[in-house]
Amino acid sequence: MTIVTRFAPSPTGYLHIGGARTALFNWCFTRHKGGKFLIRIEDTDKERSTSEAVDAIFRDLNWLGITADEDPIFQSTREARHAEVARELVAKGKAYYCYCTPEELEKMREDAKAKGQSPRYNRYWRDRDPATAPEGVKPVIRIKAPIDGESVVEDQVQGRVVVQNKELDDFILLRGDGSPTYMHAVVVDDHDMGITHVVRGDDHLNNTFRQKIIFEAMGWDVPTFAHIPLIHGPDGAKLSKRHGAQAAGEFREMGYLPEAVANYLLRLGWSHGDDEIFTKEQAAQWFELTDINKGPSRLDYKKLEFVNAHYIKAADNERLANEVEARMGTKLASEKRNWLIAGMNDLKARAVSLLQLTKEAAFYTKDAANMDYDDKAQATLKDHDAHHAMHFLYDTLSALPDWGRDSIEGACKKIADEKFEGKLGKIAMPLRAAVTGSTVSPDIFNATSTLGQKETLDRLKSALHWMHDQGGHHHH
RNA sequence: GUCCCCUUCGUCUAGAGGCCUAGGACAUAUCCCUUUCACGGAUACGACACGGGUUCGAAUCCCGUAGGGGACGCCA
Repeated sequence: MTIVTRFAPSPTGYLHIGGARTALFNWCFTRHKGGKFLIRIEDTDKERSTSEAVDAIFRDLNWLGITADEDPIFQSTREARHAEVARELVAKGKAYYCYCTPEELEKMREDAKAKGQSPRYNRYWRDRDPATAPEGVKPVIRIKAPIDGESVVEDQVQGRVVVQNKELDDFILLRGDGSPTYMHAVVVDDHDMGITHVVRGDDHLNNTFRQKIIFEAMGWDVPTFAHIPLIHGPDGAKLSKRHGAQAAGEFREMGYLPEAVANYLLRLGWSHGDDEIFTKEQAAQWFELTDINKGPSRLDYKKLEFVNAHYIKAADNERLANEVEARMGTKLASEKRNWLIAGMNDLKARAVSLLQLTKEAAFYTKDAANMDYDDKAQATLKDHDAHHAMHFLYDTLSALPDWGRDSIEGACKKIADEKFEGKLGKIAMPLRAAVTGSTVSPDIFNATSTLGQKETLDRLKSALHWMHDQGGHHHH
């Protein structure tokens, strides 16, 4: 049997990070089995579905490298088919028209709750003659759910789950306006699309028993189910606004690489021995539904950062430069862009996110004539020794014939040995402050070598001027 | 309220009755490396929710308890 899976988001908002993982699991499972992976947009809620959300969902799925094997199906285009099946069910005596109004149903639920019972429909119209129906009420179609006995689902993740049929009510298939409910549309579409395996969040586990009733009433094959646990926030509660990011797109904006997000997400609730770092293609080779855990897992940004740092180190310098440039929001002059790319090896070894990378790369894009120094850099430049160091540095470096990294370091060490008792920091720190405007940077000899002799000297000169301006205020 | 599901270090997890003195990863701490901050390397800290069974033997099987989550819509 060729397996067919689907990812079925509803376009009422962004792609949730949990949805992204569900998609990833479906994708990996399908790749592993050599089947077909489909996407279905569940846009039957016309009030809340938007085309912007549809675009955002596809953008984020593409970002993660998840693409379907066929064109996406839009559920809203299939309403006629959903209605047809619902009426067929009525004709077969498996479903019936119900003339209760939403108000009556609301009251029914409240009464049941007041009596301490489950808020369910009381099957008023199940065996009543439609001829007695009130005028002017557009009926809904309800399924005839089994009244006693029990139902069983052999879930690939959760195991054997049994529910007493008395817990299930005659839920609605087709609304008064003729549109299908989620419960009905899902079944009809899953059947028509030939879905063999439904892999989805375990918030749907209860629904499975209802959907199974429809499959069986139509005499259709029931797919295999795998209900994966939800992702929770760091505090263990359901992921919500107060936890920060929930949308896959937000993770992109926070500077996480797609391969890092995919790797991290795949590792949440699924494992293959002790493997931690892997591509989704690699995961697909290993992926089995039975290796998915049953319990929910929490989002841990520290681990995500660790994984992200790994992929940043592995990423192509040109690509990272593009990311940095995009985040800076300005088109860089080619000279600066070249510095950025040349300095990227040192920069990327230190960054856990693209945001941090961008921040730390900023000094490459500054202008010598217009430097700014952060508080610590200012303190470093104001130090008494720094003034001497900078003059020695300027003189030595302007006369340095070889502008290679080691040559620059050698020159600095020589000054340190001769003037500062071998304390390289006395030279390196003012140099760093002057060249980068910060006391924190990658290897400063590599950085100055990358910037070139002229730019380095220009920045030193600029710092010297700044120091003179400051000195005037301080000493007198 | 009713039903369903879940429970191994702080977090993600390995674990299929003896391989478990419970392994790995992140985080944390310390040390090494070092011109800064990182990176990298090393070491340390740290868990089978609780209580009963079954068994020669239980993290693993069974039953309770507690805690957590989910579902009960003419939402999806």
